[in-house]
Amino acid sequence: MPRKTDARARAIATAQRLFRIQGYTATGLTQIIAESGAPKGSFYFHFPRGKAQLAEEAIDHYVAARIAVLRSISANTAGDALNFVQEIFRAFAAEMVASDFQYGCLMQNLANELPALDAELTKRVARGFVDSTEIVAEHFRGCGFTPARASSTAAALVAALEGARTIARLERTPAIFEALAEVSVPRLCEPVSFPDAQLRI
Amino acid sequence: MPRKTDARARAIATAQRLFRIQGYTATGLTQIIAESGAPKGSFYFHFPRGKAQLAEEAIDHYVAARIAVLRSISANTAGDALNFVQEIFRAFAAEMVASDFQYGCLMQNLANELPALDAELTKRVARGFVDSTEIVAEHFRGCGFTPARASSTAAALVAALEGARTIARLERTPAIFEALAEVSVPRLCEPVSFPDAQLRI
DNA sequence: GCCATACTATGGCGATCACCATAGAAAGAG
DNA sequence: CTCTTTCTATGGTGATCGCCATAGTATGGC
Repeated sequence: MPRKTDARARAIATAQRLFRIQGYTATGLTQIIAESGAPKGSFYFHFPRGKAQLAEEAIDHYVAARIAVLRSISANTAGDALNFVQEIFRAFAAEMVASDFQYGCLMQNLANELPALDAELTKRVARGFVDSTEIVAEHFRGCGFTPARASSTAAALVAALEGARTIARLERTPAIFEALAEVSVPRLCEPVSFPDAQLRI
Repeated sequence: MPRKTDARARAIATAQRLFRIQGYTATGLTQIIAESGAPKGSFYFHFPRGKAQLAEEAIDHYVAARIAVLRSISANTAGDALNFVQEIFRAFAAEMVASDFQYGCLMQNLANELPALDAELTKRVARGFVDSTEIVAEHFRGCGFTPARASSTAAALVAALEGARTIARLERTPAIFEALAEVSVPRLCEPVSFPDAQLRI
């Protein structure tokens, strides 16, 4: 028998949004149910394992969307590491501006809250990072990087992106993304021509 | 009349520790009071404004300690941007290993939880980032960087550090710090000699 | 001794937490 | 029609949340 309502999907979407804005612990099921417009009584029908199951599915959705974005940027900048990195910075910055810096990264929020709370969910978040980092590494390999160098560059980029989201959210400006691009991009991909080389030690 | 007990200081220290491990919302006053060994009834004597005041003082302590560490590393690597950055990575990684990756960064945890909860505390965390970034920028200026370049490099470094802590905590290994150093350090400070230049596009 | 201050103890406030038991409505399948 | 499955509604569980009122003890200055 097919589904009759979209209450389930709306609950997941609302959970994802609230977890990004407020965090996991600060978001009550009551609020999720109320804001999703879903009927109150049927929550444990759709999610028998409760809040943890809801978080699981929110993570899966978020990771899938993130990977899709990275794949899309990778496809549009094939073989071009510089452009790839720049486009990623631009996309992440644009998303934060669009939400007026209200949204954090779901994976980062959960990564900070879950280790002391739920080992299973924590592992799921960790897998999400590994998977999305792999997309980035794959692109770098396609640019001629050695596998080892592609992996470490990808890991560094992902870490910098997460940190940048924290800072940008606090300062309510995408300046940190520009600073990151400024600092990392020319050095990442161009072996010569340092305009300010005379300033170095 | 002078203080007679250290209940106040112990409450702040315990709050800082628990906020780093579990986050702000997930940490109840009950737990802080219990684990600090402080008497339960006198909490609102020491902190009339409640949990928010406790968080304020935890932030201040944390920021002060962080700035002290950065200043110390800066003094030990004066004029040397490469060594400065390497030592920072090393110090942050070592701290995480020492705590068996249980502790997150207090400022990052609060930065993700507080914007939707307490604007005043959020501003305080933001100020903490600005202040500690300024220490890093100052060091880079002392290495001959232009002020603009010193600032953006410092901002990028701080962002990368925060992101690295998230990743390292999830993966329970300091590998991400090594990846970051590998990727950023040689390019940050050396205008010539790229051992793998032939791999670039 | 006296009293103000520093601090502790107890208990409970209303609200919210995640969770669930029970019952029933709605609708396609046979 | 009946039966099964999908979904909703209501109401409440015990626990914990941050907060606070009240009362009491301890210890310094004078």
